[in-house]
Amino acid sequence: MQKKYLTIYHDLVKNIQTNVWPTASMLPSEKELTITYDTSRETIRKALNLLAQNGYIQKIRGKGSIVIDRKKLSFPVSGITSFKELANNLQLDTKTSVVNLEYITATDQVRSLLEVEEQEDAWKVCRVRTIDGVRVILDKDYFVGEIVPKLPANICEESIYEYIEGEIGLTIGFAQKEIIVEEPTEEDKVFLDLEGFSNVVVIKSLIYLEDARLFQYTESRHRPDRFRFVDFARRIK
Amino acid sequence: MQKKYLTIYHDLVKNIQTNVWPTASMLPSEKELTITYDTSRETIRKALNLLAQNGYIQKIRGKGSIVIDRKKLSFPVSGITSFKELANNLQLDTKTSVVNLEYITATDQVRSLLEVEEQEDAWKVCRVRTIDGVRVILDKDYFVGEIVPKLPANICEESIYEYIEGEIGLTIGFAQKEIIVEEPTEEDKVFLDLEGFSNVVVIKSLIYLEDARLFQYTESRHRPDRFRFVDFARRIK
DNA sequence: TTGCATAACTTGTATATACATGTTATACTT
DNA sequence: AAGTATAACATGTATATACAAGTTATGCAA
Repeated sequence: MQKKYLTIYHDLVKNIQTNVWPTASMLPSEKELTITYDTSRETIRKALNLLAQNGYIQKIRGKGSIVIDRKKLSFPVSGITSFKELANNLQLDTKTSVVNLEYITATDQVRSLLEVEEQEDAWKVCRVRTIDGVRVILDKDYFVGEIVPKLPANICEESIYEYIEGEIGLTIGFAQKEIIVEEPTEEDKVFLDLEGFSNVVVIKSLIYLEDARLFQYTESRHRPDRFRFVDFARRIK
Repeated sequence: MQKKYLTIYHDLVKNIQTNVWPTASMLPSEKELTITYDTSRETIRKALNLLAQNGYIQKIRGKGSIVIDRKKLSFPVSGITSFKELANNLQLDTKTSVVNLEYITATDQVRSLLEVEEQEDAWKVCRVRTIDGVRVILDKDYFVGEIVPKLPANICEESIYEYIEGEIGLTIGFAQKEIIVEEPTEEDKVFLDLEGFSNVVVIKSLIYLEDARLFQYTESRHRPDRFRFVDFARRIK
């Protein structure tokens, strides 16, 4: 059975995105929505809570749900989105070149990052992202060898995520990210068009599967003028 | 009546933080928790879903809830946290100096940021944050005058948030944030100890009340070496 | 011993009901 | 006309039940 509350959620998102309910307008009440979608109130509430979590609406007790303006700071880059999805959304002229792809026996440094045992193997992929002909992002990915046994070279030029979720059948669960600013390494200077920039923005991500197993560590190194991160945050209860 | 699911949520968080259930261990099953807390399963599930949202646990169907290691990238700075709360958590030697505090008739620029009508008034606060004797953060806050009628100078040296949520009785609902890197302005150069850094990290935040009214715009300008942002993200369904 | 079906767990989805609590418009009272 | 009580409606919390679906241990059969 298709999950009703997810179907409703996506339908509501579509309605907001196509301005059926414009910014600052009110959604139909929960009771009305139960009639529209022929379902129970709790199911509607699950869908609405997803909308609230993802910054589409604000629920106000006694009044209803009001549509939030997401374009104010433009689209959220937050969440777990791959470079390819992002580029497609923005319709940028982008290219990905694989600088390096190797199956390594994890060094101490990699072992501590991926938390694998001694003598464990891992994939190391190094890629350069080019936007409008300028090399602006250097991605260094490490995958746990036990979880990702094969990583064909041609896949790396495309979307590794599509391969991992589609071909291998793994499902990503969550990610922990850290954003800091560093001085460029020699590697950064070689592979990026830094043009005098004396800093790079580094996003370090630990990516976990649905069963909470760590399977990837990534360092995404950006030229500072092409970096941008948008976030939506709710007050912690 | 105290909200049961929130009480349970905070109790579970405390148990995780005090290592009653260490990283990678399993929480008691939902059924066991209903007995422990003498409540229904749905109430337990509400609390557990909050834990999952905030990166404390990963729920795995058929198995149970596993505790996530949050210290891997250390605590999340994400969410809506004030400088004061942050400094207290980290036990840093910090100081806040008010550079400027004025009640202004909104200029075009401020009006578009705060989305207020023509001739509306707003508070403009400019503060420098000093950590270990070094001026590393420049905060520029704008508050909608209609919502925050008074803003005593002594409050600005302390926590404006405590004042707004405590004294005025407003409740913050959510925030939209954007992180980018800019070249330092003349103002940055005057008020920050940039020591040759040629970039500043800028966090622009639009902060909304519980009823979705925009009431604050903030630019937090950081010296890049003292900037750090940690995020927890779940896969979008 | 090995393999497999099954039972006994786990969490996920959908529904229903009751009442609490906040908001707003209505109608009544002063 | 102004203020106030009230009714109608909104969302929030708590509980119960039923079944779906994934995981694991048990025990039987080959």
